Amino acid sequence: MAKIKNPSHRQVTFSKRRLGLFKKASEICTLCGVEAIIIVFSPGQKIFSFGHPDVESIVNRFLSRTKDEGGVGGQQSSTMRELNMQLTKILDLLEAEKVRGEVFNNLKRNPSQWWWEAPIDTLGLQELEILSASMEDLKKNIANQAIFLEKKTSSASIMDNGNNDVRVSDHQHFDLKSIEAKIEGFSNHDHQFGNFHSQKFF
Amino acid sequence: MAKIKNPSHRQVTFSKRRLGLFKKASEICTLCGVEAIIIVFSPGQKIFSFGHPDVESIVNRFLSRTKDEGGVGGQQSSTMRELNMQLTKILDLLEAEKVRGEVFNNLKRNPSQWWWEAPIDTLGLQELEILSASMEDLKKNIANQAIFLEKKTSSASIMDNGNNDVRVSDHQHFDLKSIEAKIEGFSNHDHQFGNFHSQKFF
DNA sequence: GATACTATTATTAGGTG
DNA sequence: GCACCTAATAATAGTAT
Repeated sequence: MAKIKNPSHRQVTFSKRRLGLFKKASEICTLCGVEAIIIVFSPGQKIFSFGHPDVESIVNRFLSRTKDEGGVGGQQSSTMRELNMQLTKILDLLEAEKVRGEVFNNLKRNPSQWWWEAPIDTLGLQELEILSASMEDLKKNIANQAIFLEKKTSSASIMDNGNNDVRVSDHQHFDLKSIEAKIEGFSNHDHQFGNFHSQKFF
Repeated sequence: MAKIKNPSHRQVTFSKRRLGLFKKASEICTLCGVEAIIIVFSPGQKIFSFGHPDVESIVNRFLSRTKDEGGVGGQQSSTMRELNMQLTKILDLLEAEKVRGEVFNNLKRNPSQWWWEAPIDTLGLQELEILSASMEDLKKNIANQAIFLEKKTSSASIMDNGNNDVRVSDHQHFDLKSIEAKIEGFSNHDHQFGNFHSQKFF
C-alpha cells in the first residue's frame, strides 16, 4: 500500500474513507458504549474531527491521564519506571538464557549499531516486536505470579473475573527490589522468561 | 444498532473493532498522506490511542486551532514521548549491561547472587494487577507503531517525518449525532437533517 | 483483553451524472 | 465535492482458545 499519486484520486479516496472511518468510530461508540475521538488533517490541510460525546472533553481526559505521571488515575504512566526496570530484567534474562532473536544477536555483534538508543518512533518492526513480545511474556508471568500468590495467601482474586470494573485507581508505591525478587523467583521455577517469540500484528 | 448488552461480547467486539478502526486510520494516512489520531476509552476505561505521526503534535495543532491556547502543549507529555523517554532509559541500562559483560557472565553463573539483597513477599495482588495492565497498555502502544512499520519496511527503518508547519484554513466538526444522521441518510436518501453536510467556516 | 477460524456482510475503487 | 452504481475486496460476528 502506497500513497496515491494522482491528487484528484487521492482527494476522492480521502473523502470516502474519512466518512467510512467516522462511521466505524460511531459504530464502536454505539455498540460498545465507549468514548472516542478522531482528528484528521485532510490533504488540503483542513481539520476533520469526530467525537463522542465531544472532542474537547476526551482530549482533556487523554492529556490529564498521560501527562500526570504518578498521579491518581494515571496508571498507564504511574508504573512506567517500574516497567522499564522490568523490561531490563527481561532482556537480561533473555541474554542469560541465550534465546535472543536473530536481530538482537546481530546488533549485539555490532556494538556501534545500538538501535535501542533511537527514539521509539524510529525503531523498526522487528525491534518493536522484540519489546512487545518481551512485555507480553512479562505480563503473563506476572499474571501467573498473581495466581500463585492468591493460592498461597487464600485471598480474593482480582484477576480474570470477567468484570471490567476491577481496575485499581489508587496510587500505589512500588518497591522495585521486591518486584525484582518476585520475578526472579518465578523465573527460577518455571523458566518462562526464555519464551522469546515474535508477534505479528497484521 | 444498539449497545451490546453482554459485557463479554461487548469486550470482544470492542477489541476487534478497535484494531479494525486503527487499521483503517493507518490506511487513510498512508494512501492519502494525511495525519490523523484516534483516542478511545475502552469499556474498562483504558486508553487506546493511534497517531500518525504522533498523537501529541496533532492534538496540539487541533487545540491551537479550535481553542486559543498555545500554552497547552507546554508541559504535556504524549504517550509516545513518554514511552520514548522511558524506553531510552531502560535501553541505556541494557547498554551499560553490555559494557559490563564480564561481570554479567559471572553473575549468570550464580543467578542466586543477583537478588540476594532484595526483600521478598512485599508485592500484593493489586500491585501485580496494575503492573500487568500497565504493560498491556505499553504493548498496545508499541503495536500501534508496528502497524505502520510493517507496511513500510522490509527491514528496520525510520518513520515518516511529517512537516509540522501547516496553516489550517478550515475546520469541520462532526459529533456523533450528525454522523448518525448522515449514515441514516445514506439509506433513506432523506436530506432533512441539518447536520448532514459539511460546514464551512471560511 | 487478544486472537484464530470461517461464513456472512459491509466497504471500497473506479466510473458516471 | 456529492450521489449513485457494481465488481472486487476487506471487515465483522460468533465461537473457542
